Amino acid sequence: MGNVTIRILARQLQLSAATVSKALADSHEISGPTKKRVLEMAAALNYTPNPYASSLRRKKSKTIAVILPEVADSFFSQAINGIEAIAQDKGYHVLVCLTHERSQKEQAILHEMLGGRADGILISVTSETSDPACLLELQEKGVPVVFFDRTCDGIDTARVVTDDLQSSYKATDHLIRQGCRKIAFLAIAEGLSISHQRIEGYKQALEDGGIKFSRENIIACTHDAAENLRLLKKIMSRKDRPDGVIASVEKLAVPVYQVCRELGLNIPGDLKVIGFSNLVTAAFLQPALTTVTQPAFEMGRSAASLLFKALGNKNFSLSQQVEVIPSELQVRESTG
Amino acid sequence: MGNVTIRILARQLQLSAATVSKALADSHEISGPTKKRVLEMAAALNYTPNPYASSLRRKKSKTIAVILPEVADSFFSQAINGIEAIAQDKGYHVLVCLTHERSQKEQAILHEMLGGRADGILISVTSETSDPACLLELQEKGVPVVFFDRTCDGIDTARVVTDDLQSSYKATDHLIRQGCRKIAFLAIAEGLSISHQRIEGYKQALEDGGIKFSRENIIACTHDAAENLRLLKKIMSRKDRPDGVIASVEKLAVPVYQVCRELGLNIPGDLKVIGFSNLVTAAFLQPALTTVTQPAFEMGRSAASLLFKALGNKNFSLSQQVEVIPSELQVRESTG
DNA sequence: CTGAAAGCGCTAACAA
DNA sequence: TTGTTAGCGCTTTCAG
Repeated sequence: MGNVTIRILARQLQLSAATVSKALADSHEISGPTKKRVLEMAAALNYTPNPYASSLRRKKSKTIAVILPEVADSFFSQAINGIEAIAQDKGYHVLVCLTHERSQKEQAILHEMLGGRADGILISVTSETSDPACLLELQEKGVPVVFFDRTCDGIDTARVVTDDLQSSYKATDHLIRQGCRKIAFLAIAEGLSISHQRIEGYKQALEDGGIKFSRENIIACTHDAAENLRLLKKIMSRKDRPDGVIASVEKLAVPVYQVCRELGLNIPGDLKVIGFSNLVTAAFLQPALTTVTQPAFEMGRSAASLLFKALGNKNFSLSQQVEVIPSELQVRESTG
Repeated sequence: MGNVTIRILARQLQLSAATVSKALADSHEISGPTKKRVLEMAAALNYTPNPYASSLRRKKSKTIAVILPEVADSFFSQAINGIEAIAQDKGYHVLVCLTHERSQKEQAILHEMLGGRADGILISVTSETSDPACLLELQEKGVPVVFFDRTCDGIDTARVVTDDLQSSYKATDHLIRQGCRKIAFLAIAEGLSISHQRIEGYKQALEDGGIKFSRENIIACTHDAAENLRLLKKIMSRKDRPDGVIASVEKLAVPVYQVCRELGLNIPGDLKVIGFSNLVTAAFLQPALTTVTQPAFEMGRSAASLLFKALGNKNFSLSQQVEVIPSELQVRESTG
């Protein structure tokens, strides 16, 4: 690790460590000339502060943790980009922690955070329903927590989400208007708030469209891609297969195309498809995919901004803060 | 930040801080019963160690930094997944730092790393040619550096790359066999090693195919997407426009489709397209995109593994280590 | 405006 | 097997 310390600088300059420290922090207590000398020497010796010494002393890490299920699809990638942009701007670092959709892993990570590794937390929870105990603890310790996209009940803090219910309603409604009568809804873990909201929107649209809701049209997918393919294949092979499908998270959209291709089903002829998705390629798919496009980058930015407001101002309360960033229904050929 | 310290534990247990520390580390110096007592008390008080105190003392951070241009496309996303998987396994944390393709930002980040924020570095350099001075410094300070995908000359350390030259050769050769005579090569900054290699493969294939290389067929793209679109549009509007195109990085592939659609050009009729890409959607594009598929996840894993070998064993030398993970040419309709 | 001293929480010698 | 002591590098009173 680093070796040019503040003490070494001080010795070279015939100053005290305290003075050097203050000069480097551009404190008003230090005279212009001294600051200049210090800065020059620091540059000359290629001094770089030890961030951990500073963190230990000040009890803040200048780091935020982003806790995510995974970073394989466009949604989270774009979100990370948004988050990092803001963090960099604020002089913060971003620790990316992946839970791989395991709440146990999530617990472990959060518990670790109790040690003070990060000053604030951005989290999109696991699809295995998550008990907010650890998050509450963090909150009590003064570590602000902001949810984005996938939230978790039982804790009062800021959330940045899309209009899940409405966009799901719009998607379902669109399919109904296009003539679908039997619409499958591909969901991940139902315990999840976004699932809940999206399913609710789906139900309401069905009701308003005069179609009876049937439990078996909610397809519970997992995070095992191969498993999902099998499941989809089974459903699409049935005689009374759906005539419309909503993939409620990004990674469930492409498998639908895959299965249709394998089974020789035509989209949109045999099956109309809508995906919640940020795929830049959506418009170029065969056929072009109708999507509910989530503003991933914006959500990341927005969540990070809220977090930094809390970090910058102890009086700023994240309580009850809910930012709803609207998704957009982009109609394309797959529902034509 | 955390508050239950080792001292508090010690006091509760009527032990010394040192003993508690050792017990928590499962040291052989400590008796079974004592360990048990300590562990129980730690659990009871919900103790979490302060990582920064530990880092400061031990001079290691248990953190690696992943320095990337951005994390918007599938390649880097998948790579991060691979890296994180390994890191988590080793009990390390992953700091993700984005350079936004700016070498200046990259310099700043690397310079900061000199302070010891991370024990090791995984980097995919900026497309603005990068001077390895900072990396050399880090290396001298004992911070191992591993390149993945985009490397940088002038420093002897491990690299994990794909067979850029060969895969580019194969791609070009494929286009020639499909009848292309005027093949555009969409490149990002030529200074970049991967560009260089890929261009070289392109050149060799042209030569072997009896086609004269022409400088103007190398299209220097930027990281400004809008700019790239304009550029492509201009080129594809010309009377003597190319009959084949190779998008040498992922994000240049979709724009080609976009421009062709706008200009009413048919792929593959008017233009055959190959992209270096990991898009899961490649096979479902209209038309399905012929790709050079890079093993992004594998590359991430592999680079991380090398880094941890170096981290785990001071005698393990990264010098000259080059791991070439082959890409695969997947022929689809866009070159039919 | 500058410096001395204390200490953040943890760990590693070294003693006992 | 356990405890004492010192100190990682930095920042922050408080005194000069």
